[in-house]
Amino acid sequence: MSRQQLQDIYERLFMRFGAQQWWPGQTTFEIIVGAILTQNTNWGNVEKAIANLKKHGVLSPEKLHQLDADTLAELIRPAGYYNIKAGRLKSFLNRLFAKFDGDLERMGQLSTDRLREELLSIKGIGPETADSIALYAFGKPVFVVDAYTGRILGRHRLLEPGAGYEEVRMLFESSLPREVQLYNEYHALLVRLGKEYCKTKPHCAGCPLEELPHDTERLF
DNA sequence: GACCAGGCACATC
DNA sequence: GATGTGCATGGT
Repeated sequence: MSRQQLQDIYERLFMRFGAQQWWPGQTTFEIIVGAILTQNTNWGNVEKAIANLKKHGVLSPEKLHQLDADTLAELIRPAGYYNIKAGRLKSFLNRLFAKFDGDLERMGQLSTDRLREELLSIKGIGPETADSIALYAFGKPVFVVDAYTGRILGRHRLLEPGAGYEEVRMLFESSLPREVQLYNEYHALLVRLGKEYCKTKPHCAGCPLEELPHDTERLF
């Protein structure tokens, strides 16, 4: 059913919003840090935390690995859940140094599947964070699913309520060409749409998907 | 002051 | 396997 609809949605989003220039972050490491810090958190707060790390000159794997967890927590405080997230950054760095000699390039040489497995086995890195890192930091062709994706597709009845993460990811990956740039743009566009039109209260007026079949009550 | 934000781990049934 | 809870800041 959905191949054509998923492509149609992409066309509409791109026509309306254009290229999103994701991920908002310059280096591989900055993208990884951002992916962890943005868990259930507004991006604006993450930017403040990253600015703190830059200001203190510790936004590198080596420096963050050396920094003690309490100091790190204090620096990332604006991102919320700061104790939890300091631990998650640390667990990523511990793995990076234990298994890849602290070298992100080496980690990035893993195959797509191996990299996902590696990331998912780190405590504090779940499906969305792993896939964001795989796609945006390492350029692997993995479709990133998030809360907006579920809401938007649920509303357009492309998903059953209760569909799981892997199910949604497979829907996209089996319906679209396996292209990093397309996955990059599509996820970013869904986030853009979600922020502007698809929060918990339906407000569909002006939404580029407005005239597609959808349900203003059902969110997902 | 309530509600929300680009999740995840863990406890309990 | 489904459901509930803690984690926390800053913007609307």
